[in-house]
Amino acid sequence: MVRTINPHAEAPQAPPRERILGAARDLFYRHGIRAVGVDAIADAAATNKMTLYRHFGSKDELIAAYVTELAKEGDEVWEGLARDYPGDPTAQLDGWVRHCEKVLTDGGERGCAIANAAVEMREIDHPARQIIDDYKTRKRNRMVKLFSDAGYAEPDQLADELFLLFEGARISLQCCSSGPAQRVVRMLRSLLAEHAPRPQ
Amino acid sequence: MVRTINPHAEAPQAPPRERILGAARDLFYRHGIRAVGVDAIADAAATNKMTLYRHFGSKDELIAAYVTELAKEGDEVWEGLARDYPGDPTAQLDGWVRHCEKVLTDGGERGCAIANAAVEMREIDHPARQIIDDYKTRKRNRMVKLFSDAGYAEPDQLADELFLLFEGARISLQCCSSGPAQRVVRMLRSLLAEHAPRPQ
DNA sequence: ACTGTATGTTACTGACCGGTAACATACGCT
DNA sequence: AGCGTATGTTACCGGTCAGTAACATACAGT
Repeated sequence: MVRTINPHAEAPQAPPRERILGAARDLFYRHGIRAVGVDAIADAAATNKMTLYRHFGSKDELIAAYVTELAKEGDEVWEGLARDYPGDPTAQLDGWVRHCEKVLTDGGERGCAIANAAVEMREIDHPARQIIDDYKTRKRNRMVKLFSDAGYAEPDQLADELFLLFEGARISLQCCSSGPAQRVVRMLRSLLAEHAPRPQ
Repeated sequence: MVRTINPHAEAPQAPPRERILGAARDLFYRHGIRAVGVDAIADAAATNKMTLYRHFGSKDELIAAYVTELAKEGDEVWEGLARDYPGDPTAQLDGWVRHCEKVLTDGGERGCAIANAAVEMREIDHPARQIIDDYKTRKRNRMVKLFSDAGYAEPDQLADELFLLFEGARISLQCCSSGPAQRVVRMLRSLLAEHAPRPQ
């Protein structure tokens, strides 16, 4: 059936909640969470402040939803790897390195949105903090399990090293103008080879 | 001569400008730059908003002074190394690794203040941005020169790697609750050994 | 004592921002 | 047609915040 909603309007297409979250995501990432007001988000979403507050009870709730979405996408990367290479942790590991490579090269030039959010939302009782912390530990556990499944010794130490290296690189890239992204990928691969489970 | 200023007051001792910068430094680092108002800074400095605005024309100027101070202290680390071990780049390099170790272990648990400032002050025309960018490139140049002087091959690549590793670790530490600080130092040393100028 | 300078105090402005109320409109469904 | 629901519109409240004005105080040097 033909779409009968707003046949003359050019904007909406997607329901307002998605548009608001999309606008928030864009503005939060580009200008920072604290630097963006709810009016600006409503405007960018081609809607208004009232509908924004009907979907999200407060700006803090919107921030939490924003961070939740980011974390969900991060989780989906890992679930996608497990889906694409079931029972093959080595292939999953390789896929993860390739994913890191992609993020580091053509990822946004403003660093990791989740890490940025963690820097901006310092209040320990802010709803976003718990989401961020949970995501980080989930990610670490996934890495440890992956290394463990792939037969690496001391998987938790390796996870810490690679976590710091990749996560840190994303942050530093926004200050350090040169392009050491490829270098980080080489370091990741080198670290993995160094601790390879079955020395050739 | 005896101090005749405010014999009954317990607070001042230091001139107000220093107190203001000190308070700003503490509050900016703990709660974030955008989250702290000028009144709070004046209060914490045991002074008032007027004298704050007499010393710093605006909050942005105060932020710039704050970042300038951070950058100056960062520079002093390198100048101290050059002063303590003149003409001995290898000793300087060792001193720098020890400095990294100290920062990573008992440094603040909120990451690098300069990197946090870079995340919060996204506007390209903000006075703090230029200061931050200049500092980062200065630091990178110092690292490249140090590796070059110490005889390492490909000093710029090595500088990128260590820069990302150390800088990234500081950031990630505030999310990743476990203590992989020691691990990062081991990685630094391992990377340096790997590219050692004179293989044993 | 006189004067200039740095600081403290109070009160204020104007803008912005998060959040809400009240009403109007458009649409889907039966 | 009639109704409920989701959305749009306007106007507003209250608080916070950056920044300023005007005046009062304290001190240093002479």
